[in-house]
Amino acid sequence: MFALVDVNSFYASCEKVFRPDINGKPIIVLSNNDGCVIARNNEAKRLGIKMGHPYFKIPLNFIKQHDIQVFSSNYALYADMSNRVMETLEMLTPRIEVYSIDEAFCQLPSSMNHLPLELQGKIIRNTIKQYTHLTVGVGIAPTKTLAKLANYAAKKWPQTNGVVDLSDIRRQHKLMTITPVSEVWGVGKKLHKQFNAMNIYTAMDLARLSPHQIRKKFNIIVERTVRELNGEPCLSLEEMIESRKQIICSRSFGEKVTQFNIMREAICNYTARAAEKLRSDQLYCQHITIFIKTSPFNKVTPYYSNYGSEALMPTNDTRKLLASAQKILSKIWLEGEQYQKAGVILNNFCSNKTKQFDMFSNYTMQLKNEKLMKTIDKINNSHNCKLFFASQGVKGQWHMKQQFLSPAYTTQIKDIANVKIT
DNA sequence: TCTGGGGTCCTAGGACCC
DNA sequence: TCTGGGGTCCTAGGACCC
Repeated sequence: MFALVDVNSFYASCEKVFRPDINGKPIIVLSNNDGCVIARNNEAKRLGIKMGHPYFKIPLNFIKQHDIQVFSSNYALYADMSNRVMETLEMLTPRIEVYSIDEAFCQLPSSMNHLPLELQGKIIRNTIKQYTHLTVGVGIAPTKTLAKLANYAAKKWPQTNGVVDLSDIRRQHKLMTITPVSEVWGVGKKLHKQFNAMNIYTAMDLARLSPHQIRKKFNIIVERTVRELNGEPCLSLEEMIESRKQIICSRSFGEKVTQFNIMREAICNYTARAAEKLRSDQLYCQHITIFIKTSPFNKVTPYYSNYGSEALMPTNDTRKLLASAQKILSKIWLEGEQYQKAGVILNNFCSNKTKQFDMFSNYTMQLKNEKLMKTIDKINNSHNCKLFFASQGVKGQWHMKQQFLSPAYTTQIKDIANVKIT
C-alpha cells in the first residue's frame, strides 16, 4: 500500500502558522514578482479566487472588503516547513519518497499492521499537525495513481476527515465513477480535451480502456496511468534522490528591461546562482542555454523570444559560465525590445569521476580554479558578506517585486517571532 | 502598469558509428 | 536498374507535475 501525504494549501498554511491573528481570514500567496495567485486557503477559495489568477486583476476594494491577507512567496520559510513535515514522516514510516515541496509517498509501517488503514492515516495526520501545525490529507491505495485519487477525495469531502482508504476495489470503482478524468494524476489540459472527444469523462471511463489500445493511440505514460487505475502498480517508491538533470535559474523583471547592460547583469546573476547550485550538487555541466523574452500578454508590440546555447568542456567554474552566458546573450539580444523575463539553463551533467579534462588547458591551473570556487562558496555560505563577480553589477535594477514578503520566521535569527506573556 | 519558477519524461529527427 | 541494417547519442519540443 502507498500512502500519499499532502499538506493542505501548503504556502498559505505556512504563512498562517506564525500569524494566529489571521486565523479564519482569506489568505493568498503570490508567485515571484507578485504576479499570480499560486496558493489560497479555503476561505480565499470560497471567495472564488482562482489558482493562477493575475494579482493585479483582483480589485483592491475586493481585497479590503474581505480582509484578504496577501503574501509574496517566501521560499526560505516554505522549504524549512517542508523539511519539518518530511522529517516527521521519516520518523513515522519506514520508507518515504519526497515527491514535491508539500507531498510524499510513504510505505505504512509494519508496526501498525494490526490497525485499520484509515486509523494509520489518522495517526500520521495528527502527528504532523502536532509537530508542525500543518494539516495534511492522506490517501491510501495499492498504486500511486490511486493513492493520488484517494488524497483528492480526502480533500474534496470534509466528512472523510482528511483520510481516505482506497484499498477496497469497490470503493475504488465508486470513487472513479464520480471523479472527472481531469483529476487523474497525469491527465493535463491537452489529454483532458482529447479524452472528452473520445467520450471519456470520468476516471472510471479511462480505467475501462484497454492498455494496449491506449499505448497505440497515446504513449507509455498514459498506458501506465490506465494500468495503475486498475490497481496494477507500474510506479514504485523512489527513495533514492536521483541527481538532477538540469538547473534552471530564471526570473521575470520587476520593470521591463530595455538596456543591454541591465540585462547582462541579470543574466550574470542567474548564471552565478546556477553555478552555485551546480557546485553544491558536485556536478559539472557541458551545456548552457540563455533565453530572453518579451511579455506574451502585450498586444501592442509583437512577442519576441529567443535563446542560444553552447556546448562546454565539463565545468562548474562561474567565470567560464559567465563568459559563455555573455557571449550567447550578445548573439540573441535584439535592441529596442521591452524584455519581461530571462534565464539560464544548465544541463548535460557529469560528475567529478566521469569528467573529461580539457586537453589544452593546464591541469594544475584547473585544480587551482576548483579551489578558488570552493573558497568563494565557503565564504558565501558562512558569512554575511557576499563575494560576487563584477559582471553581476551592484544596482540590481532588474530585481523582481516582492511587496508582501513575510519574515523568515524559522531560518533567520532576527526574524524569530516574539511572544508576549501577559 | 501589472500575468511564476523549476523540474521530469517521452518522442522524433538528425548525426554519427560499424 | 538496383544503394542495408541496426544501433547510439544528442537536441528540441511538447506534454505533464507541483
